[in-house]
Amino acid sequence: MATEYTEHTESKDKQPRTARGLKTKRKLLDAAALEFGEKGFHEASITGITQRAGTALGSFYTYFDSKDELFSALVKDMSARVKTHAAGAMTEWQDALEREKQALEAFMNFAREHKEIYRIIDEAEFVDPGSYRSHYEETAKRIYERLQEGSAAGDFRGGLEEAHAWAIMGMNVFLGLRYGIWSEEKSAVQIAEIANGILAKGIAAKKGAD
Amino acid sequence: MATEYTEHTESKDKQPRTARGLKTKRKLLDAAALEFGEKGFHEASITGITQRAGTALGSFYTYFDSKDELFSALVKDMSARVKTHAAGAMTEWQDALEREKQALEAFMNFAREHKEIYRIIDEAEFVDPGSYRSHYEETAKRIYERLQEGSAAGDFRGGLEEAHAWAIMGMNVFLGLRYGIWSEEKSAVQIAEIANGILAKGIAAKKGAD
DNA sequence: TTGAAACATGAACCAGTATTCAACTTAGAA
DNA sequence: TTCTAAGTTGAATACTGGTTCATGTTTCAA
Repeated sequence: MATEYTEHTESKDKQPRTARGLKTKRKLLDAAALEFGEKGFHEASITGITQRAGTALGSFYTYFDSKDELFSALVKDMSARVKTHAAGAMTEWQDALEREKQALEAFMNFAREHKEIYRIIDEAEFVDPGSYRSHYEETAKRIYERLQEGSAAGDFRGGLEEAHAWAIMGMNVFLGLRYGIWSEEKSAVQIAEIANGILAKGIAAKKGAD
Repeated sequence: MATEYTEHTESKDKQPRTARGLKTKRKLLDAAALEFGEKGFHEASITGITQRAGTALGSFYTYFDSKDELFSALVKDMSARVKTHAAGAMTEWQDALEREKQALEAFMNFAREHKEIYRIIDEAEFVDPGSYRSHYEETAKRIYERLQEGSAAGDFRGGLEEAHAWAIMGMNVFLGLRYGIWSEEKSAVQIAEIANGILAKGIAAKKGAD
């Protein structure tokens, strides 16, 4: 339940110094993720967050400077969590194409289990554009690296650029939204296979030549 | 400059009844598109809109019931404009694959010329979720129809589902964001070709067999 | 020309809510 | 046990910005 949140760049003097403080801060963070995920940034209120967390209104400001700062912290944290989860989901691989399938499947499942995360990251486009951009730029970079590895391994054709990574990321994100968040009418595997089918003959090196 | 806005479902008694009124309303709509596009829904203010439009604050409420209603109207309008533009961009075609390339190229160019449109539609996810969803569902449906036509024409393979349309749409949207809105380091054609390369061997029917 | 409907104006109002703060409680080291 | 720093509390504050409205101006049909 209580999730792990890594510290980022909050003002130094707000760190809890006690087990009790740490616990309270964590409660606030978890409550905030729920509140923001459910209502969006502007509909969400500090009152709502502290109520969910079961703390007093004032306690919020013991650990955070402002609503915005909290949101930023949350975005960076969720971005990191997505990254970590994705990384863990595909340690072993022999075929680069297969690896992409696994990546999407893992992403779909993660999205379904943490719908609030995607809402928060998406809203960052307006509340904290810098973090939003970083999130997708870094994600694209990771995909791009996989593409290069795949090329080197002979699984993907050459000439793949950053734009290919963005295209794949876009595919994944929209499939995640449509079939992960909005409805679950298809299984994660089904969706991953469809997307993989698109990649299969477009990105995979031609069977015989080259 | 002054753009065309179609009426939708505003409260009936707010329609301008005069040339003067119509002009004022149009000024407000154009100003609002700018203001929302630049600052986002919540940072945008009615004052800001009326100032840009060069009208008095009160005039806003002569034509709109609220900030939300205006935003909704705007989203529906921009959604319609994207649709119209896209439709007009690919009347003639012989190869379905080629048609997709043209569609993306047109989309990229349109995005570059109307950056505010995409910001507004994106923010609708939080301000007016219904419109947001409709926008993408309808867009996906249109793509899906093109896929079916393409299959029928023998340009695309069979077995293409709605999910394929969503994947393509995701690709296009993210490429539009990255290479249309955020930077223009690559030409629309280049991007369209990259995306089309992905589709080419994944969606196109195999050259010899089948 | 004229009068009523349409339109324009912006100061005033008001609600919601982020943030502050001074008084109070708890933790845990010495 | 004691004392101080850390943490808690929620009423009061402050402020933003959407919305109203009473008054003044323009339009245009008759």
